[in-house]
Amino acid sequence: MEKPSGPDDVWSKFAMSIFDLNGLLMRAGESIVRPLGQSSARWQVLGRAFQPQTVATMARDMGRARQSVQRVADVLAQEGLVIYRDHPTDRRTKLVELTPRGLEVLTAIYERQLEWSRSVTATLIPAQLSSIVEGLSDIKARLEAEIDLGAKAVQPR
Amino acid sequence: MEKPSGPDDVWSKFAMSIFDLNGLLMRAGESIVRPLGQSSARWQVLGRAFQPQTVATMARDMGRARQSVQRVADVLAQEGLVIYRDHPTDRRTKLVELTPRGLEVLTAIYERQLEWSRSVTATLIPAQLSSIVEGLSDIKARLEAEIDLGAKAVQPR
DNA sequence: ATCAGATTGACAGTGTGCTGTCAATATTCT
DNA sequence: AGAATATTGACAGCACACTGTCAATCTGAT
Repeated sequence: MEKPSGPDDVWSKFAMSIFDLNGLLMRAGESIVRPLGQSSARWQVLGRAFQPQTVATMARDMGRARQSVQRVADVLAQEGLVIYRDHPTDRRTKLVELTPRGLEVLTAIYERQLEWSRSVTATLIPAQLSSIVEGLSDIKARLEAEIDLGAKAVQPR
Repeated sequence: MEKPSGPDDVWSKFAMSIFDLNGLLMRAGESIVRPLGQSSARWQVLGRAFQPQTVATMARDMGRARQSVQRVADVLAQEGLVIYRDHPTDRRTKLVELTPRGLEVLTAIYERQLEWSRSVTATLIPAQLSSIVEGLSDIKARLEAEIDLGAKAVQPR
């Protein structure tokens, strides 16, 4: 009767909750953005291009691989939502900048997102929500500490 | 000064927390499983194959596309961690079943996962954790309701 | 018993993420 | 100033998700 399909302690329940909610939020994001012919990945880049930046900077800020962002940015540039401008001092790289069309799209997304946010928040108690956010950030901190420990144990550079 | 890089209300903070934690948990999962030459996707399938099932059933339970699970299962079968057995009554499909080697791997994963779970839980207050889990499942329910509404509004089949 | 509709695996195509490597260019150290 | 090191974009390859389509098979209604 002991099936290793996963323990059902509180911690595992917590992890499941996070996975589920992540899925739901991702879906919500996609459905906000799909009618505008975009995707979450594109949205991220568009949003950051509001402040012209290099691809590498965006990637660092987003916590993704440089190459992933680069690919998305290239597509956006091809579609004319974004253009590459020469970097003033670094000849290797370029700045990703919104075009007028890109700004239009981003603004439309922003409005849809605001509306969704409002309609969801309407049924939620702000105080409860912030207490959860607080708890989550606490857990996040401990998890990060844990990961650092593990990294040290394996690769003590 | 109004940059549409994303609102900083409580709800957005919440979403960011979820995304971050999801990332951390996924990394943790991968690092549990990587030393055994596996991945989260494989782990999922292996875990379910403990109770022999159809690929389609697994996919439904996991909330993924049938085809995604099929691909992973095919690789696992090729590696000999899993085998396809004829289904007793349905000639279209087969049952995915753990091989002895598959069971070994799954057990090893299970042990590593337990250890990790213990070391993380050690620094957490169980009561606080369960209250968070409760809050999260509440939010999840509301989000799902919201999505159903949206689906109905757009595609009232 | 038949027939319409659902389910299933196979196949093909796409998007988004990762890793690793290379050459060009910046930056930092001595 | 010159050498070692880091950063950057380009390119290639892989993993894991999705979608859509097709033929075989199962299921349920008539």
